Amino acid sequence: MEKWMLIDGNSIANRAFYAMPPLTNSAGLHTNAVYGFTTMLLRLIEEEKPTHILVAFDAGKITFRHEGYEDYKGGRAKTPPELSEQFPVLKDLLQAFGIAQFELSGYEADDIIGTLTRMADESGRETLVVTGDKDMLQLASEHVTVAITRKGISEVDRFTPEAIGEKYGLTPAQIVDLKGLMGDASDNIPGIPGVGEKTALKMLHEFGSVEEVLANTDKLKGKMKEKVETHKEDAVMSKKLATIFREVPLESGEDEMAYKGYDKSILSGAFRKLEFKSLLERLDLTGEAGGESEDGGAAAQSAELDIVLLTEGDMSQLKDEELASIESIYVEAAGENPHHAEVLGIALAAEGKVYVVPYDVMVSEAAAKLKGWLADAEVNKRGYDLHKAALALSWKGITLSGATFDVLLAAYLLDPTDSGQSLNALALRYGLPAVPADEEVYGKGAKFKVPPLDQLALHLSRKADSVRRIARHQEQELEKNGMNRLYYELEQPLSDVLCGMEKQGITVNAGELEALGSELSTQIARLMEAIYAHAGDTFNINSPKQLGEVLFDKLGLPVMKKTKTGYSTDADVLEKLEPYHEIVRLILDYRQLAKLQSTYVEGLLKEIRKETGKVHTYYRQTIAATGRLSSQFPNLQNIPIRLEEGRKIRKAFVPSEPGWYILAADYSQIELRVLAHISGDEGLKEAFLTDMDIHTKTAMDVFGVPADAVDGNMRRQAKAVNFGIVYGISDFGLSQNLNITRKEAAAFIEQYFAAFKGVRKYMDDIVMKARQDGYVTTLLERRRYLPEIKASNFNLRSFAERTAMNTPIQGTAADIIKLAMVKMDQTLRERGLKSRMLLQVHDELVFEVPEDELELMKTLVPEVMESALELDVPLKADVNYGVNWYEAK
DNA sequence: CGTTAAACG
DNA sequence: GTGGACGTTTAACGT
Repeated sequence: MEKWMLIDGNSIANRAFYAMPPLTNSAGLHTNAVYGFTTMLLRLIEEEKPTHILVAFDAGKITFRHEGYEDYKGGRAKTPPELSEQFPVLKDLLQAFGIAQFELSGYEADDIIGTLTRMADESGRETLVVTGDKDMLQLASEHVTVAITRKGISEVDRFTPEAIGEKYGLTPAQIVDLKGLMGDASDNIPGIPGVGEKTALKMLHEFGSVEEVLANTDKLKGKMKEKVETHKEDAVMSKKLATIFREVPLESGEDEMAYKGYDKSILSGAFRKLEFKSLLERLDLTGEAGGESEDGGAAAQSAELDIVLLTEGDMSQLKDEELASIESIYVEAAGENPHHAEVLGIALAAEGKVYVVPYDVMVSEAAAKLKGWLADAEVNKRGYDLHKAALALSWKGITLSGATFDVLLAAYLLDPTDSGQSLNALALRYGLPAVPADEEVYGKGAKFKVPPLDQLALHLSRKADSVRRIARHQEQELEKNGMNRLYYELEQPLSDVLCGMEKQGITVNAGELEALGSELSTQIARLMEAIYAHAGDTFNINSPKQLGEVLFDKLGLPVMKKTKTGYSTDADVLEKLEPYHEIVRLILDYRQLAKLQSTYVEGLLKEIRKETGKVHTYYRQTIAATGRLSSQFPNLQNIPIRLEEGRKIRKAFVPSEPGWYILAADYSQIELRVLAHISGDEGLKEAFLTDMDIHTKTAMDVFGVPADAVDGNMRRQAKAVNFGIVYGISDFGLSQNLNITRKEAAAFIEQYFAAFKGVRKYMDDIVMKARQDGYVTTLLERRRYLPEIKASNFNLRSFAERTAMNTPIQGTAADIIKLAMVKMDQTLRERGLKSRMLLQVHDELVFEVPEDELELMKTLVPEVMESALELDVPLKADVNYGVNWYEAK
């Protein structure tokens, strides 16, 4: 049997655009709408198995509706260029799929679809209409089902006439009456002002149609009667505008719309161009050749590379002149964790010539000269991810110094949120030859295999050459963006400092952790037993799904919040449920202890190096959008501290030498001090200049009371307001945090802004600046782009606005502690101190210190931290020490 | 491999 | 009236 699927192309592309995060391929082409459209299309084809498919588009020009009403669609915001550039791409892709598309000048997509559904009704063929536009519900009939996208585009609601009756109490034909009364802001259909969905439905249930409502205005009362009578004509016209024209002269025949499936090779070519990797895999197209040879360019280019693969025997070929001509290097360190990475080899690129040294040769006697060159800090080196390279090499006994330019680090500064930071993505961005993906050369996961030497050499050569060419572009871009100091004086030197800290590692006392672990095991077992007793059965407490069934289905506790897959059982919800049932407290305790056991006892034990008893984290300098560091393998930036049970984990972090101490120094209120500086707010500045307790000060101003009238609860609320301010405040967020109503939260915020007028001005100004420039910056000119600040989607736009407020604050704080780290490293060196900097936790630095340096370090560390950058308010760092990290409080 | 929850600043 | 706090990583579950 035939089954037709008619898709409203413009509507779905629009929905997809606003539902998907911004996505670009490495050529900078936006692809999110196309991607969203495609995933939806694939799902629908699979689910519906249509015999015919048509995608209808609006034909850009004026539609005949303008003849009646000048403003039709006039109120709609212009299509953003990021979306319009995707329409041609989408149309090409549909062609690759073998799917028919129509557009007809003078008509919109819904007119075309309306006409085809009329024909479907006449011939009785089953049809599914897919759109994001509720207007189209008017087309539903015995044979025609209308699918409306929900929650972005991830799901659709299917509407038959029965479903429409259930939901609205209307027939499909009455949908136009509904629009006639309530209007539609997005289509600039006026309707009757003040009449929304609720009122319109009420009137239609009573009278049946716009005409009948207008004929019976005497039965309405008060304001509503007045409004309806004065806007009679609007209602009639609105209804006309909302009515889909179903007599479009269509010439194309049914054959064109028949869907016969796609050609694998054509589609894989199209997906490759768009870099839809996940879709290639999903459709199992990875093995397909692709419509056009996109490898051709790279192959042609690499043919021009003169590759010299060096063996032990001919390492002597590497003369001083050759080394002096090297412009870039590429070190292949395989594996995610550089502390355990395999080094496959190194490529050294000069203009037009690349030397490749496989790992075996690198570690041989014959490579002494090369190793000397790599270790020479006076020799400037450009590379890709030299931080990882240097760390991986250091474990192999090879020193890499003299890094002066790293294209990964530069790419991060140029756009910290860009996801495409592979060498290939960077190469394509600057119009350079493509670099094949590592996955293609080595395979992935268990299938990882080092290819024959000549293939390896080619791959490393391409990379090294690519680095050389990318660097030239980036050097100019950094200069243009005013980021030279940020790059050359902060981030690049910091990279070395981080390597040192990572290689040094921190000692973790395994015995201490194991003792803690067995205590936890006992308590967890006890809790499990008690939980099962209350539940009347055993189940997996770690499964939110099973837990939800027990709490809400079996025990009948009230549902407070839902996730997209079921009941929410997070701590927030459980805390509200605590009064209802004893089991809830037990689950909260279980969760807490289970986290400690799995992540911090077992997880940390696995990371301890047997030989040294140390853990070596890997700080990543190119991940966080704000400029912060992140920490991995293990993450040492989230070791428990807030609750005593967890805080005990810190007892296991000890100095690596007997008699030494752990010393920790943290910035006090660095983010609010930064805010005081960049907003210039006089009250906030004054508070820090006189070293007041900032939360008490905030409470005084927000509640309008003197210092001695501020109680604990007021200070707690003020503290939450301060957090909110830093995060880019919203009344909803604050209300959630404080468990108060939105109104109350809004009142707090208003009070805050009335007291700190400079802060309000900063918040307004920075959002405006972001809209103008498209990005925000920190004090050191770190940049973050916020394209969504102009989105018409409320969610996306609001998020961007909060980010605009938060990033300069969080980012400047990150700048400051990074400055302190570089200075601290330098100071320790210059003074010949034995103390070592081990960890950074966003606003805290952790050291291990010999007894005889303790007194000095107690003053030196805060001094360096406080003088890292001069602001209009003082920076303050508190210092503590002890025999382990727990005691350094 | 995506979702949920929990740990940190 | 919408639907949300900012930035991360790890572990476990279940499709």
